[in-house]
Amino acid sequence: MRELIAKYREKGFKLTPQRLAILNFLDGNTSHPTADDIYREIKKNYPAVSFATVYNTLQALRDRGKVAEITIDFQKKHYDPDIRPHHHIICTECNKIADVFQDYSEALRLPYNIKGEFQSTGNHVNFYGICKKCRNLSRYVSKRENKKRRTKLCA
Amino acid sequence: MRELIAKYREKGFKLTPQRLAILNFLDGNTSHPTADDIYREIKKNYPAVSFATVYNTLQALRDRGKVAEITIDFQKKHYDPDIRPHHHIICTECNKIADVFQDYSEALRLPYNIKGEFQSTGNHVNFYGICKKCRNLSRYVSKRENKKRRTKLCA
DNA sequence: TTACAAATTTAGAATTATTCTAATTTAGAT
DNA sequence: ATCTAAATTAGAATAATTCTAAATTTGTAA
Repeated sequence: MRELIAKYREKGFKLTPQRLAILNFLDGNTSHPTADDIYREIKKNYPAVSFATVYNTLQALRDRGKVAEITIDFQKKHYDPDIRPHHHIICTECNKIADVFQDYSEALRLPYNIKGEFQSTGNHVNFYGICKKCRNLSRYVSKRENKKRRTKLCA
Repeated sequence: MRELIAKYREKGFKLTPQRLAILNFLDGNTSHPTADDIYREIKKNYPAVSFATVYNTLQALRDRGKVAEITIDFQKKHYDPDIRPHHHIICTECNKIADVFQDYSEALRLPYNIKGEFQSTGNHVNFYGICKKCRNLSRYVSKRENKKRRTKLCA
C-alpha cells in the first residue's frame, strides 16, 4: 500500500484525496473490511464520498494486484491489503476474520483427474472456527440468539 | 439426498411437490447450481414456484446438513448436495466448478498463534484455474473480451 | 375420512451488495 | 495556465437474498 502511494504516478492512477484516504485506511489494516466498512470510514472525513468511489478504487487496486478479495464470508466480500500469499480463518459467530500465514502449497496438490481438466493458478484455504470471545459468550447466549443479533457482542 | 427423501418424515420436514422437485434436481447433481439455477429448473414444471420456496428449501436442507454452501464464486453462492468433505476448483473464465476429492486435513494445521485465538471447526480449499475448454478458447478470444461476455462460450 | 395445527407456498415488497450512468470536477502532464 | 484523461458525484439499475402476510397444503391423529 505505502509503496503504491510512493509510486502513484504509475500510468493512469490518479491520486485524489478520497483515494488517499482509502489507501491510508487500508495500509496495514488487518481487519479485512468490506466495501461498506471502507465507505463508512471514508465518509467520516469526506461526507460526500460516493459508494462508486470506493468500488472504483478497490477495482483499480484489485486490477493492479494491490488488494485481495476474500470470499470466506457467505454474505459479502472482504478486502485485504496484505497481498502476500496467505489464508484466512473466520469466526462463524461474529464473522471476525484473521490471517493464517502458513504455506500449505506443498500439500495442496490436485488429484490427477482434476489436473487433466484444469490448469491451476492458485489456491486459498478457508478455515472456520469460533473465536475466543464468542466461545466465552456462547456460555451465556445461545448460538441462534447470537446469530440473529445485529450488533455483535464481541469484536 | 435420496436418503432424505426416504426419511422425509423426520420432525417438521414436509414433503411438498416443489420440494420433491428440488430434491430430485439436487440428487446426484454435480453442477454446483446457484439458487437461481435451481429456481429456473423447478419453474419448468412448476411455473408458479416462488424464489422464497427455493431459498426456504435450501435453508431447511442446510440446517439439516443435507446441502453445502460454497463460497468459491465471488458473485454468488453455489450449492452442493454432496456433503462428503471435499474441496473445489473454479474456472476463473467461465465459473465452472468441479469437486476436488482429496483429503488435505493432515496438512492443514493451523499455526499456534491462531490456535490460541480460534477453535477450528472445519476448512475448505478453493482452487482457482482455467478449464480445458477455456484454455482452448483463450487462444482466439482475449480474456477481457471473454469476461465481458454474457453468454459463456464454454460449458 | 375428516379435522386441524403447523409448515409451506405464493406474490410481491424489502434489504443488501454491487455496478452502472451521465454530468461535473479534478489531477497531473505539457 | 491549459487541457485531457481519469475520477468524482448522486442516483438509478441490477443482482442476490430475505422477509411478509395471506392462502394453501401436509401429515397426524381423532
